[in-house]
Amino acid sequence: MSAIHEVAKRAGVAPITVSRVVNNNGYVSKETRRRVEAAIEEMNYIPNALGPSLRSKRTQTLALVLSDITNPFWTTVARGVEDAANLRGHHIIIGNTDESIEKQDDYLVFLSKKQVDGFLVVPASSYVPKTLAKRRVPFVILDRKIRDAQVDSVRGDSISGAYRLTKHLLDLGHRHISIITGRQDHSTAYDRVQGAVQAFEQAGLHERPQVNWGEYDQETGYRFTKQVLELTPRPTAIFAANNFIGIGVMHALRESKILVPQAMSVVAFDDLPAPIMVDPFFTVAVQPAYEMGKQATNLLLDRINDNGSEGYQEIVLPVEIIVRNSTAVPAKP
Amino acid sequence: MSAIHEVAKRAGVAPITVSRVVNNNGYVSKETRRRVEAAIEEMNYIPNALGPSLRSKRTQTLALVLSDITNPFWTTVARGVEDAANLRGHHIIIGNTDESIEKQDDYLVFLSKKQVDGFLVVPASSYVPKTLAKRRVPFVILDRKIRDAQVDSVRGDSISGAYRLTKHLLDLGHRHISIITGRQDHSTAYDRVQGAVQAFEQAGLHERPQVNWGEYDQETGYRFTKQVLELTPRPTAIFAANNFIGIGVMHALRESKILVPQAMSVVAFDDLPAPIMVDPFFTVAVQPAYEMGKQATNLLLDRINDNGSEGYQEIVLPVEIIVRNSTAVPAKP
DNA sequence: GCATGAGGTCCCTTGTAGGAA
DNA sequence: TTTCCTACAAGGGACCTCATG
Repeated sequence: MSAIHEVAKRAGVAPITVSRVVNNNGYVSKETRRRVEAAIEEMNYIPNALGPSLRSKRTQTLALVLSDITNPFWTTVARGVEDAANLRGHHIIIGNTDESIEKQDDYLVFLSKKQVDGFLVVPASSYVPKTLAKRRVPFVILDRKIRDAQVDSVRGDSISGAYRLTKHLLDLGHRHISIITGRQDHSTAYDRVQGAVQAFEQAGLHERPQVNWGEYDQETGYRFTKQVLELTPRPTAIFAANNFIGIGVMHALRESKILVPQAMSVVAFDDLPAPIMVDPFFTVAVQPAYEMGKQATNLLLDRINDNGSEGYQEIVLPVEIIVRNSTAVPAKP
Repeated sequence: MSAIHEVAKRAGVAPITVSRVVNNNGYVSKETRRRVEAAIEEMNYIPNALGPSLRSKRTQTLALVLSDITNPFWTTVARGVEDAANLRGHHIIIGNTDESIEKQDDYLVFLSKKQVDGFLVVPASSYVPKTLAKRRVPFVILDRKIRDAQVDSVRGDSISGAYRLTKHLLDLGHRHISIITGRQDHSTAYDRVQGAVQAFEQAGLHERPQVNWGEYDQETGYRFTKQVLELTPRPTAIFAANNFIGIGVMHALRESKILVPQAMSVVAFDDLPAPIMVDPFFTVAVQPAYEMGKQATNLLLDRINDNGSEGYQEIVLPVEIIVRNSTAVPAKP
C-alpha cells in the first residue's frame, strides 16, 4: 500500500531515486541502492502501475471477448492467448458474451474505459462492433468473418474443413446428409454449410445437404436430430457444425436407439481436447485452437507496437480431418 | 482517445461539467447537458477509468489465479466467478499457474502492480502465497486448504466425497482399492485419501487403500494404472482423485483390455460438464464448481467492501455422488 | 436552491537542471 | 571540465472540495 514517496522518505532519498532503483536505470550509488532496497523490502513496496499507465497510455492488458469459455474449444483458444500474451508481458481480461450483442458491447465499452491496449473479439454478429469501429483501439477478430470490413482476423478454414468432412461422407456413399449448424449470420456456421455444398457440387451430384440453422449448443443438436429422424427419406449422415451440437446429436440418437455409425454416420467440427475424452469417437474437423489464440495475440501485439503499418492481415489456419469411429458406409435401405 | 478536457473545450464548459454529465450527479442545466452530450457523441468520448482508479484505489478488477483453465472443472469455476463479478460491476483477469509456485508468485506480483481489488487463488502449495500474506489485499483461497492460516476460503467437501465414493465401492464388495491422487501437499489430494481411509475404518476393515501420489493429470492416471495392474493381489477398483486422472486410468485400462466395470470398477472426483459428455459413464463425486466460483467471488467482494469485519470464513460446499456405469460388484477371483 | 468552475489530489516517470567529486 | 549522482517540477485523466455567481 505504501507509495513511492514513503519508501523514499524512509530511505532518505527522493522518490525518483527509488524509481531508478526499481527500474534499474539511471545512476544510483551502491550505498544508496542498498538503502532503498532495504526500505522497499521493509515496506513491501510494490509500485502502482496505474501511474505509468496514465502517462504511457499502456496498461499491458488485452481483452479477450468470446462467446462462452465453457466450450473447450474456446478454453483452448484462451490458453493460447494467455500464453502468448504472457510471453510479451501482457495479461488478459476475459469476457463471455453468450452470443449476445448487448453483452458484447457492454464489455467493449467497459474494457475501453479500463484502457486495455487491444481487443481479441469473437463477434456476436457479422459486423465489427460499433465501439471498436469508432475508436482507434487495435483489435483482432477471432474465428469469424466480418461483413464488408477490412480488419485483422484469425480463423480456421471452415470451408475447406466442411468440404473435406463432407467429401469423406460422400466417398463412403452417403447422399442424404443433414447439417445442423449455428446462426446464419455467423460466418463459421455459414461457411461450413458452403463447404458442404461445394463437396456435393464437386462430386457432380444433384443432391444437396439438408440444412438446419440453430445455435452452437447441445440443445440445437438434440432438437434438430429428432426432426431429422422424421424426414423421408431419412438422412444416413449428420454433419454437426460444432462440438456441442455433435454431442446433442449423439444424445438424441442414443435416445432414439439409432446406432452410430451402423445406422447413422456423424461428423463434427471441433474436437474435444484429448485430456477430457474418455473415448475419442467422433470423426471431426479439428481447428488449431491453441495456435489460433496464439497467432491472434501476436498479431494484435504487433499492431499495438507499430501503429504505423497500414493494411490488414487475414490469417486462415488449416483444419485437420481425423477419421474415427462415428462414420461408416451407409446401411443398405 | 479524447480526454475530458477536449470534450469540455468543444462544449465550451469546464472538464468538471462534463464529468457531471457523464456521471449524472451535481447540477447541470438542460442546455449545457445537451451541448456536452453532443460533444461526447461527436468525439466518441469514453472516460478513462485510470484517473478515478488512481484516486479511489479501486480498479473494479479481480484476479483469478488458478492451475489450468483447460480443465473443465476450472472453466466452470471461472464462469461462476465471472458471472458473479459482473453482477457486481467487476471484471476478472485470469492467470494459469500450471501448479508452479514461481508462476503463481509472478502473477500475484504483476497483478498487485495493476492494483486489482482482490484475488481468488488456487494456491500452488499449501501455504498462503507470500505476496498475499505481506500485503493487505483481500483474497480468497479457492479449492484448497492452507496450513496454519486463518483465511477466507471456499472449497468442496473432499473428505466426505471421498468417503462416500469409497463407501460405495466397499458396499459393492471391493476390498482391494487403489487410489491415484495428486500431490501430497495439495489438500484436496490429501483429503481425498483421508476420506477413503475413513471409509475403510468405519467399515471396520483392516485393509487400507493402496495410495499413489502423482499430479492431477492424465499421465499420472495412465502411469499408475499400469503399475496397479501389476500388483498382487490385483485391486478390483481404482479411485481417481480427479477427472483428468480418471481419464488417464480409462486409457490405460482400455489399452490393457480390462473391461470396466466387469473387471475393474473406477470412480472419480469431479465430473465433466454435461454439454461435453457424449456418454456419462463415470461414477463420480461432483463438486458444485460454478457455485464455488460464485460464492468465492461474493465472499471476496464482501471483504473488499467492508474491510472492517475481522475473522474469516471457511465455506465447505457439499459434494454429490452420482452412481453411473463405471462401478459394479467385483468379479469373483 | 441552482449552475458552473478553479484548484488540488491520487502515483509514477520524464525532462530538465543542478550539486558534488 | 568531466563524470557521477540526485532533485525539482510537470504531466497524465478524472473527480472531490471549495468557491463564486
